[in-house]
Amino acid sequence: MAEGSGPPGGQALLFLTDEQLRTGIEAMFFAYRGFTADPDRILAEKDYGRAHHRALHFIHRSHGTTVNNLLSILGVTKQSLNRVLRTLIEDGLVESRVGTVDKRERHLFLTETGAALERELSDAQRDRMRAAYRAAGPAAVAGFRQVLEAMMDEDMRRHYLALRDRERG
Amino acid sequence: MAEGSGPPGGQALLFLTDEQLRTGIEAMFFAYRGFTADPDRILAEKDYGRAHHRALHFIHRSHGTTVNNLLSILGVTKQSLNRVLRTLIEDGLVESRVGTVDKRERHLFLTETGAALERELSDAQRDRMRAAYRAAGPAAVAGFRQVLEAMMDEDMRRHYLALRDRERG
DNA sequence: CAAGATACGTCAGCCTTGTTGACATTACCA
DNA sequence: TGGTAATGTCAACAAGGCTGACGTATCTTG
Repeated sequence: MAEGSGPPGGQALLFLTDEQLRTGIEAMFFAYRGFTADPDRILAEKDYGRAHHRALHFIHRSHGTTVNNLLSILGVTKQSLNRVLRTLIEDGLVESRVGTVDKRERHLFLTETGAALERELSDAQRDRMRAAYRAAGPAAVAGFRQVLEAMMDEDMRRHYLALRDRERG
Repeated sequence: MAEGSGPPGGQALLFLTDEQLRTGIEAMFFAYRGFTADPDRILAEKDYGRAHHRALHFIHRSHGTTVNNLLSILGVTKQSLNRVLRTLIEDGLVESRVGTVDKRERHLFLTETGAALERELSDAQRDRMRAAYRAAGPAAVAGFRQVLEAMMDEDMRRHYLALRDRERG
């Protein structure tokens, strides 16, 4: 599949060789470590983990989301999420309000302290992201997002697009 | 930092707004799930985990690498790597040969069975990667890699570039 | 050559975060 | 009113990180 009697397209499809794909895989691996490194350092100091960060992020992003919706965004079991959510609520970072239209539902909100931690974490993560974006330039950023979007599972893409389309920019 | 009395550059730096950066963060999160989903399914059947996949991948990529080098690529402790490596060796997927020039070192190689599993895993992962690359096109792929490279920690980038520059394509 | 450093393996224990299975409560809905 | 849905919780388990400590070869250097 790689060299030699190449596929129709030849030079034009060079970015699809196994070598190129493998390098892309490694880029994802190494970049993801960088992506999580800064928030991880902050979280470690405060005895929280990456799971707490994810919950804070998406609750911030969707004020008043329900537990079920959060579960489906995060793609974990409710037992797993609950463990994290419980500590966040106990520690006063997240507030859970009974639904008004459907009282079985709980709507999740960040408290002031929760919002402060979320901001600290996402500031750190955005700083790196901003540096990377700036270094690569707008055209590269557009490509970056196109490839990532194409890489998602269908379900995740639905969630992603719903969030993405809130962008005002 | 976002709208209003914008920074110098205005429209030209729109891709650096907090909203855009946040969406990039979410893209990384959702895409990484897709990125690992296919190999994870295969691994689950065979009672291996993502950690085994990573070891197989990098041993394949650098035949005869030493344990120390692998440690520094993976960025985990030797105890953590050893647990994984031990099972791979016991199961006959990896071979560990005493170094010839420095007998303290162990050089790691995939056996035929190890190479077969590595191929199965990376085929699955590459299939998704290929589909994403094809959907996005060569320009997007170039941008994708630029941003990821800029996102890495310095140490990881060194490892990445060393591997990347083996590309023959 | 002796002493220290290096490469590796391993034991033990701990943590986070994922899983399954089971069960209870409350609330909606047909 | 009975079934289903949304949530919370208990228990047990596994993967894969971590630290700390120790042992054994094997280099390397004074």
